[in-house]
Amino acid sequence: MMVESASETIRSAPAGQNGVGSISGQADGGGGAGAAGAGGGGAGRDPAAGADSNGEMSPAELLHFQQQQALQVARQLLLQQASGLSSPGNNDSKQSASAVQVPVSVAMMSPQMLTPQQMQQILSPPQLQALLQQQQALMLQQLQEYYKKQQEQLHLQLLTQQQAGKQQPKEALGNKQLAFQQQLLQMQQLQQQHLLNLQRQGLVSLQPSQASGPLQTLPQAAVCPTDLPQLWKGEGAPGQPAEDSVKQEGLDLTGSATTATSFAAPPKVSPPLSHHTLPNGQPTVLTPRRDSSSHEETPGSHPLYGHGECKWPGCETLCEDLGQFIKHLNTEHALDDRSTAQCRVQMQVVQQLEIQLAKESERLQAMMAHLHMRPSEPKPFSQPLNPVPGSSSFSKVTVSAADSFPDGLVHPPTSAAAPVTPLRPPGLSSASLHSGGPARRRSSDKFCSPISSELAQNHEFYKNADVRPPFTYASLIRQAILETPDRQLTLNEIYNWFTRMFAYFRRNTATWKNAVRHNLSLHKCFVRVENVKGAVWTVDEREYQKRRPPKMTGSPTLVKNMISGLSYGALNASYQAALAESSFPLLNSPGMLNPGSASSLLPLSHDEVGAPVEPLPSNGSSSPPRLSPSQYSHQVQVKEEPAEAEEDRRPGPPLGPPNPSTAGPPEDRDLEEELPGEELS
DNA sequence: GTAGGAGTAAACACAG
DNA sequence: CCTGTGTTTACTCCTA
Repeated sequence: MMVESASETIRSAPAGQNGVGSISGQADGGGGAGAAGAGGGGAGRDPAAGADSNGEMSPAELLHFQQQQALQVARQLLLQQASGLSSPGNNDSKQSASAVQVPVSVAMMSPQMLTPQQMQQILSPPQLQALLQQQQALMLQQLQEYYKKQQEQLHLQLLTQQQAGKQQPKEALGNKQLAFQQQLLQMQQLQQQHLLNLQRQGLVSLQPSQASGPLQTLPQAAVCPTDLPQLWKGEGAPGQPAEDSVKQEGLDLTGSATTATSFAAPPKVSPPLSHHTLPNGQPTVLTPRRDSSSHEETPGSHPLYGHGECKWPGCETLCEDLGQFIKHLNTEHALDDRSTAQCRVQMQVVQQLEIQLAKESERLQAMMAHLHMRPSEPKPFSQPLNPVPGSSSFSKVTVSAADSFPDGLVHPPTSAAAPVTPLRPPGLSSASLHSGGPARRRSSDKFCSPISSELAQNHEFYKNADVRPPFTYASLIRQAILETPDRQLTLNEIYNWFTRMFAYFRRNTATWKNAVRHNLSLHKCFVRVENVKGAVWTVDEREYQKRRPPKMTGSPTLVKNMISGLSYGALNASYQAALAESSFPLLNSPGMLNPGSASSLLPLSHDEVGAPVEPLPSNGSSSPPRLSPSQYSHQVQVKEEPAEAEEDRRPGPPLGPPNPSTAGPPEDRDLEEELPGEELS
């Protein structure tokens, strides 16, 4: 809930308003969040206060309080599992949730308050990855600190209780001890599971050598998803009857602790866990003398602290010094609903990005293979990545905490061994990645048809990933309309198409719907036609094609950079040119299927044949002397002919009666099946 | 530096 | 009155 409200505030700051907008948005978000944090945070993370006020609270209250905390954490875990661990494939069920959350985190995860798209587009994959890792690591750190806090609290309470118990009937003491022990165990379990979840999602790579500080106290790499059941089974899951837990845990705290320990690490290996035992027999396995700061190898700095302000996503609180910042961190960013949600959201973001990266990597591989190229730098691209978000594959793409954490600096993968896999998103072909601004510089426009191929290719991706499609509203609207048999849609149908096709458009409805309407009204290419069923919108291809000659978007410089990043030398001039011009999508997309391409040039007979036919001429004209449009189109089309021919025809009958026979783009099938109106908003 | 495309926000009108 | 639909204007950002 809290998350949503927070997201709402941030959402109100449109992605487009990079400067003022996002800032104010952030401020709002921060403010709101801050307020929420202050209010809810008090309840959420005030365990410390709870501990402090030990003397004032009755044991029962304390217990209740602790239980609530445990429940809260458990709830978060469940939520996380439900939303974070589900594969993209079944995202639909949680789209509303993720759609709402992701953007928030994305927005927050950028230190510079960049919008998600900006982040994606501005940062190079390695940077992006590194940044993500850093963010994740930080979040993790927070969580871990919180866990430790709670554990210590529990210990404290136990101690307190024991002391108090000296003057109490033994029976009562025993019960209370039991309760606390249960709590303790629960906390341990929750902590472990939580981290397990994180690990499963590739957020944490619990490599012994990398696990620093808090991580060491957590289940070592030995923990695998399959351990989960055991954990719950063998250690009295929260859901189990208390008796069971009690039975299992008994009064033997050490035993319990051992259980936890053994769970945490392979019996034999028994890493250097600080498995202390308090005088009272309390295990402290999970409370390794507050070395939470062990991350901070550089005293005076903190990954979340920079330029005098808190870098926590969405928070820009000014802190004079590190001490103040730490204080702020502990008070404002403890593990509460919000922080947890942010973390969870972050995971999803990471997941999506990883999927994207993986896919794009494959694409690149294929491209290079096709061109008989060989990555000059075998590192990132040569790493076969399983795009399938399957938990297993994902956990492989884990974040090397050590890589991005220790010094709080981002360490772009520099060696082939780098666990990071800076790859590119699939749907976000470079165009979207590099094209500046959040929503600006859509590639589609230049390649109106590629949009369909892009969509066809990454249909699933866009459908599930909360990533803004790299297409302009106009091109999207056009696409939506053209995809229908009769080439006409009501406004609401257009809306539905948007929400159906893009997870991104399942949120912020007011904004993008307004934009859609705005575009419909603004562009002459969209014609409103009174129809039986009311007003419908159609596309005037001529007008559409007439629009300003597509400029060379896709951020040439970035494209260039990317190219240079590869085995540039291997690229021949024309290929480079093509790359630079097309900004990728064309190359690997099933087709440059553009109205301007060969086939379309003939029958289409656009009056603009020589004019800025979106895809083609644009390419040729906007770029240096290289392939003539025809050459280019031909070259690229050669193998894509079929797909292209299919789509090329679309623009053909401009405004004319729909031609269902030809209007059968790949996506159509898929789309038609879908029930319109699953709109979430 | 400027022009134009694009995205966003907002105000307004109108119809159901 | 509310909501959805359309239109329009203003502003900002970005690229050529």
